[in-house]
Amino acid sequence: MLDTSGSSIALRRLPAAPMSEPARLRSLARLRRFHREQDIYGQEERSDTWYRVVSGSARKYLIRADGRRQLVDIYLPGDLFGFTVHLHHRFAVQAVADQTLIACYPRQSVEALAGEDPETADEIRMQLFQALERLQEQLLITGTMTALEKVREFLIFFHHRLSARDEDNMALPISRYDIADMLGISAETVCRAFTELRAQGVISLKGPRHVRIAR
Amino acid sequence: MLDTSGSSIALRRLPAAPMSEPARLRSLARLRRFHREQDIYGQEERSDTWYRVVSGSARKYLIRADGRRQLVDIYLPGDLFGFTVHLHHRFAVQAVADQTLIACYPRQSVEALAGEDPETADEIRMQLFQALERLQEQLLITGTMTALEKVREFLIFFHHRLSARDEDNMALPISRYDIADMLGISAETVCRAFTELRAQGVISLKGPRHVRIAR
DNA sequence: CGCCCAATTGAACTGCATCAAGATTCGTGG
DNA sequence: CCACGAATCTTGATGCAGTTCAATTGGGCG
Repeated sequence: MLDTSGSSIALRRLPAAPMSEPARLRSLARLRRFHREQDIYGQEERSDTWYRVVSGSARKYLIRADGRRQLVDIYLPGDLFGFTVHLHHRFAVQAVADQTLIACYPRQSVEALAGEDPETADEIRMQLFQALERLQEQLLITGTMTALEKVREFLIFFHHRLSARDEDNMALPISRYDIADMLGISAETVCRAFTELRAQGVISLKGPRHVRIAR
Repeated sequence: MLDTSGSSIALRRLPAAPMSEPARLRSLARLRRFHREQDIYGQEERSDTWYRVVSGSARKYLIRADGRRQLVDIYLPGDLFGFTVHLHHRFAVQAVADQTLIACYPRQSVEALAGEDPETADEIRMQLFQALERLQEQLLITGTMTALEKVREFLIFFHHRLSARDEDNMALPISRYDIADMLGISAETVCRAFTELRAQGVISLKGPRHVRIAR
């Protein structure tokens, strides 16, 4: 059972649609607006809230003792986040840009609702499954051997997430540094990979944040 | 909010105990025995079953077009697995050694049960949270810059998973190759890292699969 | 006891991190 | 609207860490 898409990852369509939020779940939400780099929750903060990106994007990260930053996930509109088995968080999540809109749900209430409303329970389970698959995909990308491959696969994957059925254009909400901290390579290497991919005709750039992926 | 444990990851105790399986959930299980390297489910196989490791361990992996194998998770006793949002799996899971015991649950029945039995719903949500945290931890480890760090943190993490309260000894169920395919580095580099860590006094070895971690 | 796979070590080459210096882009205010 | 400044992005040069190929050792199991 081999993967058949060259050395690249075979991505698969996500199920049907982004699935509209159950009304009873939505009624628990409190909307909050965040500015660029503002923490939605911090490392070690108490975990009594769940969140959903309404618009904008957010990065899940951790700062190590040596000062290095590592990203483990990026949340896009529709994504539910803030789960833990522990009382406190291990990572922080912060808004990437200004005007980021986040829906906040009291954890207790949502879990209670999930217990009696199958629609809500389904939605949460689905979101958990998607988070699992996203992390596995990320692990696959990061586990690749060369930097060029990491960047190429990251771009394909991220493009896939951003545009469910779209053109090959992508407006990257994140920086080269974000990508670097996500893939465990240096920002310079990310740059060189972009340059090389452009030279190979795999991508083309109209400005650093506007990537077109060649079919 | 800095991480305070040197350059290493601060691990946190998992909640209480491995949590005993709800009786109603257990009644849905069918036990199956697998031998070394036998697939529990394959890449692209239909996903209509959930599984739990009863004894032994299992690797979740994918073979790429170039023949390289990548691991994204290792399941230990108590771990529930086999979730997907899709109809078909993307990875395969296989038993690591002979005599691996796996409990198999019809997905439909479990999801139905979760809808009416809060205990089961809790157990599943908890397992999903744990899987998420495991993958994030793995991403953190793999995202590290040097091979020595990757191996050291992997060993600490894996030891933590294997012995909830145990001594510093660990019987590694997996090979150097497994670790390599998990971390995205070559098996030779894993070996050299073991040698170096032993030289540094971070670990000691009584046979290749018996690691003692120095406090 | 011997075979085979796992683990280890060595040597040469290469890709990436790092340090350093420019070049763009974008936001901000004049 | 344009000019400025500060990030962000890009490119260059150098040294080292990790891959690869190759050979040897060691352990576990029949």
